[in-house]
Amino acid sequence: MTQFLGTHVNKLDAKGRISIPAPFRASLRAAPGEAASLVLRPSHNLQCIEAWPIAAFQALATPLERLDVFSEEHDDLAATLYADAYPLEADKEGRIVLPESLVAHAGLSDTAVFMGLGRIFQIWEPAAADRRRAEARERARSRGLTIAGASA
Amino acid sequence: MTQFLGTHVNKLDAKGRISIPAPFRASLRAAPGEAASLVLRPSHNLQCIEAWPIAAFQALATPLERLDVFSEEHDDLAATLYADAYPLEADKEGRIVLPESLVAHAGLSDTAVFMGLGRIFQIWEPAAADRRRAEARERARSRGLTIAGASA
DNA sequence: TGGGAAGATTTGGGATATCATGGGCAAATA
DNA sequence: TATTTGCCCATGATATCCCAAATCTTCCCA
Repeated sequence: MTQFLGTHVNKLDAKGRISIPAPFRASLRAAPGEAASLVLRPSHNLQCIEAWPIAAFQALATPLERLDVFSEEHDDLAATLYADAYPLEADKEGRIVLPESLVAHAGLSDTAVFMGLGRIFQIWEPAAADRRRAEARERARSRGLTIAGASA
Repeated sequence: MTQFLGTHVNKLDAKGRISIPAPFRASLRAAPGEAASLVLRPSHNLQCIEAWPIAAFQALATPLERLDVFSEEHDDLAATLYADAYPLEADKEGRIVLPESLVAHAGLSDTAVFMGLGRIFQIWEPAAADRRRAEARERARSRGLTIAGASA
């Protein structure tokens, strides 16, 4: 599986479009028959936009199918998962337009940072991205970062 | 399967018509031979209108077929499902006219929010929609339905 | 090792199609 | 005849498509 790695900075143009960093594009080609290639949603606990390749998003949603359609649980989860999600495709140049509500959630103005997180990536306001990375690094360290197989 | 994703805001005009958001229209093309493409019903426990594509609604009704037609259970279920349901079609522009009773149930005035929930969507009064989303998120979280990959 | 050159990539902007919305007209209703 | 309902067209706003300029990378060769 292709992965999203690294950090890239791009600009929003006057029309609200932004290029997806070229290294990320490979992973988001729409499956034949599918309309969208990417699903964007506001992160639950962070001030950023989460970008899911369509396949990963569908996998994310599978737990739903096991629930009774009329249950409160199903309704809550569906609302949480779907109501804020926006499927979209890139234009021929590999650009997307970010829905207004997501731009607001992430506090974006004219520059955005794409942060690779393996199977998904995030879109951040630049300063927030810096803070976030410093914080993540710090927390990982204090927790005694140990990744199986990775030796210092 | 096409899914209803995202949230869209549209207006009711003087005649009580409202456009179905374009992204939702694809999923409600009537099957050839079918009259209606969409079934509306008041939500059981929420102050909103539920919109079912005809196919999904039929699937919803399948449990009925396993019940004895003369049983109380059948009657109750059938009444719940069908009595308040309105089948309707969109006009050439993709608009529908909301039945009065549903407008009342959802407390709509001149603006309505379409909330995608995967296989169905809901129609809300804007402020109520906001409250609902916050509540759903909160309840999903407290129930411990953490979404894989979506946190930290 | 440095300078170009060729190819990608990002960014800009104009033309075009789509969409939301408003209003008119005619058939249906009462 | 007054009122409503459904059907159709008109319009402005918006988003999408397409072409092209400006940057940035990479690679090659002197």
